[in-house]
Amino acid sequence: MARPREFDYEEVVRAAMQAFWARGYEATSVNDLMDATGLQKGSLYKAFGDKHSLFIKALGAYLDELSEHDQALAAQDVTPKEALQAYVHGGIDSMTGEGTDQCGCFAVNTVVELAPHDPEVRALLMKDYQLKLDAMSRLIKRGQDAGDFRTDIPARQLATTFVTGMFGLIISLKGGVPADQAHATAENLIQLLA
Amino acid sequence: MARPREFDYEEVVRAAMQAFWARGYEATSVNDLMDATGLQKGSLYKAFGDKHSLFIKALGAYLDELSEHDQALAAQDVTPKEALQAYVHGGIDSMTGEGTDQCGCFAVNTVVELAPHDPEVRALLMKDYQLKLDAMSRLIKRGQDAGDFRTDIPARQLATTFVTGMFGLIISLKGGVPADQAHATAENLIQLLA
DNA sequence: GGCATTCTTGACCGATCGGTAACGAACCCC
DNA sequence: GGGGTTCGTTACCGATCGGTCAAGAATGCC
Repeated sequence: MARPREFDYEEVVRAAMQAFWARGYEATSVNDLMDATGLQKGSLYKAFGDKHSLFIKALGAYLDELSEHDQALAAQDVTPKEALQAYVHGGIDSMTGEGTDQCGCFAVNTVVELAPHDPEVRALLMKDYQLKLDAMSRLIKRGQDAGDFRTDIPARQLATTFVTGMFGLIISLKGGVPADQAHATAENLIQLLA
Repeated sequence: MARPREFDYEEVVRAAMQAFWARGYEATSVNDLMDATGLQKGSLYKAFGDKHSLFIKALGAYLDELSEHDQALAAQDVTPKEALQAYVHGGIDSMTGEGTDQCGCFAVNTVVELAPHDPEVRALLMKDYQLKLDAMSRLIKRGQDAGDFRTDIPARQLATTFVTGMFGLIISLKGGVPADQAHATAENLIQLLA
């Protein structure tokens, strides 16, 4: 009963996500978002309200993908240790491939830029963090049961430490540490779980 | 033979550092810097050239302090393991104390916000990273010699992994992880070196 | 006490910021 | 096919951005 929108909502959210991911919240202007999405200013504001709301949508979409990826950790047909290796090395590869341009992890970037001063963002990130920890704990517990990982430290604590290490890897890559060193550190992190 | 400046240069750099530290580069306006330093706009630009140069000065001052702190690691009259514990737990305390307001680590913040697109900043950070790795490697090597740390992994690799873990801790704290959990993870990280 | 020099102050600059509103276009329903 | 409603376009808004500049104030030298 009214004019239909001419763009794909999810597609625009993904385009905005890429823009925020590459440059951060403050450094991404509404003009940048217009370029990235192909939408005019009015359409953006009509569809999303304001810049911050669009950012929340973009971050949410990213975290959903991330969470989906984390949940898939348990469903793999390999040993927990192999799953962990594939997970972390794959993550490093995805951050150092051609054209990724040191974007790092959108969630980690946002933790640094916005989490301290933005409760809504912090809540989203914290929830994802807990989910990630849950998934990782389950995986490591399985690894312990299989005899691949040490059992003198509780699975959840091992998971926390391991996830913390991954955060550090992400920061290191962003700072310019070469991919091969990151892979070595990742392997070392896994080794410390054994 | 000319009018002397009325402010303490280093003091102003430190004030600017606090401002950039708390809010980041983009989000700190020149007006914020005027408030933080007490200087008028003209004086700031006369003394430092532009915002970016002032940032570089502020970051340099921070990294110098950081590096000094790292070098002091070796000079302590305690075992390497104890030194490491004091270092990391003290670091966590300094980030979670009253009034620190989730500022985190200025260097890590800057890695995320500027390193990918600012070669000058990246070079400063990378140099500090190497120095930190050197200091940590020496300490861990001593710990290996003393029998406190495992020797199946080279000291420098242990140091890299440990420093990576500390980066992750910094991110976690910034994201809102409670201090006691950070302390537990820190202790766990040290335990993994043994 | 001039004079040269540097510092401080505050007004000012164009550009860009995020955000709004008016208007024509496109659609469905009746 | 007219009417109601939403969408897309674009001109425009005040505020703020980083940065400049001219004029006055404070100094050491002569």
